[in-house]
Amino acid sequence: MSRGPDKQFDPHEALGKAMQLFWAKGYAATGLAELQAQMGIGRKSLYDTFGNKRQLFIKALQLYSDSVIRHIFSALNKEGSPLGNVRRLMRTLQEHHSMPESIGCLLGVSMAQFRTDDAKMAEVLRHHIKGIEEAFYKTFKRAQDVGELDGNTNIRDLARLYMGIVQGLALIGRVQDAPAVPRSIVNAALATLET
Amino acid sequence: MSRGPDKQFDPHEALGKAMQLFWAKGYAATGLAELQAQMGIGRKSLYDTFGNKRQLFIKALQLYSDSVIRHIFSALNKEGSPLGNVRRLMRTLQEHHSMPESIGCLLGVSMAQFRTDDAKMAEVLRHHIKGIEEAFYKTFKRAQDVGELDGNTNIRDLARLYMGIVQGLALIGRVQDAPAVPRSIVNAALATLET
DNA sequence: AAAAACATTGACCGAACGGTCTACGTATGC
DNA sequence: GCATACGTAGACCGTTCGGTCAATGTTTTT
Repeated sequence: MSRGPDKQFDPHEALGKAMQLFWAKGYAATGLAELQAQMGIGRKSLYDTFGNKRQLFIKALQLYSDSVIRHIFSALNKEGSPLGNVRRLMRTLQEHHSMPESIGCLLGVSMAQFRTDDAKMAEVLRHHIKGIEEAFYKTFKRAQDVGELDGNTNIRDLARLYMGIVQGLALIGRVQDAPAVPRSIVNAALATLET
Repeated sequence: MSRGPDKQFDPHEALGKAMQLFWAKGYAATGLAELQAQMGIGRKSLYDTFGNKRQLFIKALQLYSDSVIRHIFSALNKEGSPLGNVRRLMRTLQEHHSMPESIGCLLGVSMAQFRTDDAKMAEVLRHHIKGIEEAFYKTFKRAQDVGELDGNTNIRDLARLYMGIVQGLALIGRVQDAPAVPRSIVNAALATLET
C-alpha cells in the first residue's frame, strides 16, 4: 500500500518522549524546539505525524491515562484479598510520590492547566478520573462480597474518596519531597478501611 | 516624604485582579497584555510596582495563600464542636467546588505548574500545605481534648489526609462539574470521623 | 530507468512573548 | 514659578513561540 520510504522513527516511542516532557514541564512551558530535540525528529515529521502541539499533547495524555489506569486495574485485580491489594497499591503510590524526582500525575497536572474550555481535553481528564474511581469501586465491591468490608459502607463514595486521595497525593508529592507527608496521608487513608 | 504625585491605582486591588487571572488561566498562559488590561494599569507601573511577571505571580500566590489559610483557620476555630467545624468546612468546600465555575485552588494549580526548581515558589507552596495541615491538626487536637475523637487516633496523619483531600477536591472540582463526585468525596471523608 | 509517493531537514513566517525605555503629565519642595 | 521627583502611557526591543513550506533525499511501483 505504502509507496514511499518508512518513517525513520517509531511514533509510539516518540510519543512517549513527548509525554515525559509534557509531564515534567507542563503544556505551555514545553516548546516545539524542546519537543523536537527530545523526540529526535524534525518539525515537519512532528506535524505530519501528530497534527499540532495540542493534538500531540492529547495523544500523550491518552497514552499516560491508559497506562496508569491499566496499572491500577491490574494492581487491584491481583488474586488474594481485595483490600490487601488496595493497601499494597497505596503503599506503592506513597513510595513513588515520596521520591524527590516525583513529578506527580500528568493528568492531575493537566487538570490544573486546562479547564472545561477544551471539550476534548475535558473528556480525557474526566475519563481518567472515572477510570480510577471505577477501579477502586470494583475492588471495594469484591471486598464487600468476601466480607472484608462492611455491607453498608457506601463504596461508591469510598471509591471517589480514594480517587481524590490518589490525585491529591500525586499533587503533594510534586512539591513536598519529604516522605513523611505522603506516608501520613496513606496511613490515614488506609486506617479508614479498618473495621 | 514623597515628592511626586500618588499612584493612580490601588496596588492591593490590582494584585487581586492579577491573582484572579493567574488563578483562572495559569502562569504561562497569562500574558502581560492581559494582566495590564485586567489590572487597569500601564506596563511601566506594573514593573515599577511588582518587579516582573514572576514576582507579581509570587505576590499573588501569597495573597491567595494567606486568605485561604486565614479562612480555613477561622472556620475551624469557631466556637462549638471542633468536628462540627470540620464537617461544616468540608461541606462548604464541597459546595464551592461543585459549582461549574469552580476553578480549583490557585496553589494547587501552581503546584502542578512548577516544581522545586524555583526555591521561592516551592517555599510558598510548602508553606501553604503546611498551613492547611496545621489548621486541621489543631482542630483535631481540640477534638481529642473534648473527647470527640478517640485518644489514640493519629491526628497528625489525619490532618495530612484532610489537607490532601482538600487539595484533591479542588483539583477534581476544576474538571468535574457534576456535584456528585465532590459530594461523595466529602461524604466518605467525613465518615472517617464517625466512631 | 523513470516517476510517483512518502519522509526528512532546516530555513522561514507572522504573531506574541516578557521586558525596557523614552516622552510626557502631574504634584510637591524651594 | 521653576525645578525636581514621581507616575503614566505606549512605542519599541530582541527573543521565542507555534506553524508552514520549499528543497532534498529515499523507497517503491511501473
